[in-house]
Amino acid sequence: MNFSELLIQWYKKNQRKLPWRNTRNPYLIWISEIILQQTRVNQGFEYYLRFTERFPDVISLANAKEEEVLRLWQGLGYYTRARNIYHAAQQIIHDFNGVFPADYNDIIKLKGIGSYSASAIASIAFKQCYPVIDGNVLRVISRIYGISIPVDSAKGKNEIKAILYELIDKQNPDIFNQAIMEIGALVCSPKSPQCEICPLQALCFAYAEKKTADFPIKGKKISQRSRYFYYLLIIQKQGEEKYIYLHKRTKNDIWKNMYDFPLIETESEININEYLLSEIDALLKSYDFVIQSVSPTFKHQLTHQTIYARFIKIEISLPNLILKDCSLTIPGNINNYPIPKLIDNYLKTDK
DNA sequence: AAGTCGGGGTG
DNA sequence: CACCCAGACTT
Repeated sequence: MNFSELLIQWYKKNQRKLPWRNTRNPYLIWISEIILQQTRVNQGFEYYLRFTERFPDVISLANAKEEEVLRLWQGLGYYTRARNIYHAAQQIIHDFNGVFPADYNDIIKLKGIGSYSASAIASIAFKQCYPVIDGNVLRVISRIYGISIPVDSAKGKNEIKAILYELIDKQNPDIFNQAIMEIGALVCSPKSPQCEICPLQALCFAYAEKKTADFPIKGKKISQRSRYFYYLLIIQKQGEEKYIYLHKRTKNDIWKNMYDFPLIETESEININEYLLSEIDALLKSYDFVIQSVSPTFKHQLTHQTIYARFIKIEISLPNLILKDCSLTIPGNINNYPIPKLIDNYLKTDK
């Protein structure tokens, strides 16, 4: 048997049962592919079920509000995906008469769909012959063929794409694509791959040379930075009712279009009693305020930045403060808004 | 080509 | 802790 036959035979016996594998509906396959971008199957599983239950088709998604889509996405990360998926639903309505496009060259026009997702949808939903290249595939092919160019370079990807066009089962590109990703996830793992049970062992350069740990070769290095967030929980009492200022993040930064609190950010840790007091004083325009409490530091780790956040409760007496992109709400209402994990974590400790 | 965008699992 | 996950978009 050749590469493709060995792979597909293994897949038919060992594949996981996953909800998006029971359908050829391009809409459902699309949603699964976006959710799974840079996201493990286990993490995305429940999100897929919830999302497709609330939005079973393009129309229901297109008729929603972006904020509801973001709320369904809350906790999953990379929220650009949720905004793009919403935008793409409008594209399907307006540019494709509400029908999900059936060709790679149209599919890739949709916002948030790049070469990987277009190949996945075109092959799985429409049996078009486009090989997928994701992190799993890069690892599997680079090990088997001993690819010496960094796989995160254009050259490395093109070399792997050329190999895949030779390997892919042209009658069953859908099965081939899912199989090569599945074996990357279940057998050819980043650390200590299970070469003993791998059906492609006899074909594998890295296994023969005992160099599985040396592949894939990567060039890019991850940069890291620290950010210091001082959140102001500005509480305003009106009779018996308490209100709090909620802030919508509108800039091109993390958590765009999600909600947090008025924020003072610095590049290094600061003394709350000095610098911060003057900042708060300026922000509140010298009106009377009382600092009630200051939380301990919440460390929030992202892929490329570390956030150190503290939450400062402030009570003010004056009504109707004007703060940019802010609105007043009752604290119990915050959970109706899409909020980042950091805010969610804090609110859990505050109750 | 490099930088940016989250959160969580894994060793 | 470092690495990486069914990547895409912007600069």
